[in-house]
Amino acid sequence: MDAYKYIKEAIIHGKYEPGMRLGEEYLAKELKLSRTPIREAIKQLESEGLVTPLKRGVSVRHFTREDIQQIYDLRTLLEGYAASQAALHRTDEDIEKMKEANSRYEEAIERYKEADLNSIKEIVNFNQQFHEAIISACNNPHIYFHLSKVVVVPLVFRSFYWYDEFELKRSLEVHKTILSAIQNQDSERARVAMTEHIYQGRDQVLAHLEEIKKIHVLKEDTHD
Amino acid sequence: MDAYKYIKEAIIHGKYEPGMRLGEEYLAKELKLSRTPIREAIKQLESEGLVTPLKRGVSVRHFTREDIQQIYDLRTLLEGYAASQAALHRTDEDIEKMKEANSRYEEAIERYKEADLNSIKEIVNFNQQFHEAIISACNNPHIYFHLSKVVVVPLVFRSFYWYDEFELKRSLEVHKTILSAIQNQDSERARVAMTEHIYQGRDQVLAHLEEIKKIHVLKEDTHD
DNA sequence: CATTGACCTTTTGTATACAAAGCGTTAATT
DNA sequence: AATTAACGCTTTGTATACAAAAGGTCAATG
Repeated sequence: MDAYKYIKEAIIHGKYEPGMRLGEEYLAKELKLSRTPIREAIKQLESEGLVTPLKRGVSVRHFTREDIQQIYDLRTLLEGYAASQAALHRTDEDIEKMKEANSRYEEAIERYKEADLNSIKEIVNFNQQFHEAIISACNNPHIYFHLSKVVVVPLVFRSFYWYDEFELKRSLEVHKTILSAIQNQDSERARVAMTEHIYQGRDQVLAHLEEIKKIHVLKEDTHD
Repeated sequence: MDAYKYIKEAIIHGKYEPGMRLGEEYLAKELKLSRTPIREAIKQLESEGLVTPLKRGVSVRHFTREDIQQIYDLRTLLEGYAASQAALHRTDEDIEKMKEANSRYEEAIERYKEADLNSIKEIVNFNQQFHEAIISACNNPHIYFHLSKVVVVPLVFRSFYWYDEFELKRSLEVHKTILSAIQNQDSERARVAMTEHIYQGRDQVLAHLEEIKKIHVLKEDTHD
């Protein structure tokens, strides 16, 4: 399997946790490859900022609260712009793709309400699909290029798993707002709605981080 | 020497021209290294978009007029934001660095007027230094991370070499406007002035591209 | 007891060797 | 003469071997 993809997925899915050292030998054994392709994969991940160089080798990057704030600021900027451009350039097929992603998203939320915990993965997927449809509609590969590196970070926290039904439904409503703004070629509205949408996402992730911190503090307390 | 840096510089300085195939063996001989470190460098350049994959190997990426438009749009977005944040967060040292870069910039322009063609390199440098001072003042490493990859592209065209005295002086004036907006913590003004500054840069590059195109057409005409 | 230095081990960096996949050229057949 | 099949050459992909640097351990010394 492709070493780059494998390691990236492993980081996103939390198999390799933040701070964990990624030894070449170890990864080579894990992927049944020699160190050469492993090293190339690591170099790529390093230039994307997913792993951070140590004195020797690299470790999975740890993102602080401040990182999250700044990365989401970046994302509002880029994705807000993408939405505004999508409103100007969208084709009928683009709209179709967005509607499709949104319906699937809605269906997955319904299944989630029926206690189908597996549907969370689909929710994440269809959410991504909706956002990608917008980015692709704005017809600017460079925006896509940078956004794809920005978007990965919050995934590391898997905060979607903490969403409750209300939050998911609100998110769906905002999607619909964004979609209709894009359909009506109302670029400023699309930009603002998208920006707000992403800020809401940021709030969720930050709240999630607070929760985790509290749990850690509790654990620390029981240590002595 | 570090293979990544070397190849990147060579691309920026035009030693390796757009479209040129970068064979591993060739680069290895050029840098007196084995193929292994060369391959790693290429992987990095690829993930930054400076080289583009072929069926076999890579070639120096060719940027179209559309690419330039989109990349500059991205840059206005990011660097405009950086300027606005710099206005909010700047320290006195930040302001000092900007003033310093600007004075040097002005001096270099003076030397350029006196027909010192070598000063162009310094002009490019001090211009970059000013922009970097702003990005660093906004205290957001992620912005810096992405901007550093965006900024490289226009350098490939070396359009600074085509600037005349008037354009350089106008650029200097805008720098001063941006600087004073940041000093006065007028974030919106800083953003707008920076955005306009970069749009002007874009116009120069695009005009430069037109010139090149004309010359090419003339050359083609003389071929038969 | 702490600190430093020498040695040993582990891990990364580079080179080389070998495997596999593209590409071009040539020759054969229709 | 054109098309295709096969061969060989070039170039990339992977593995392994070797060099160098970083880290850790243990003993000696203040």
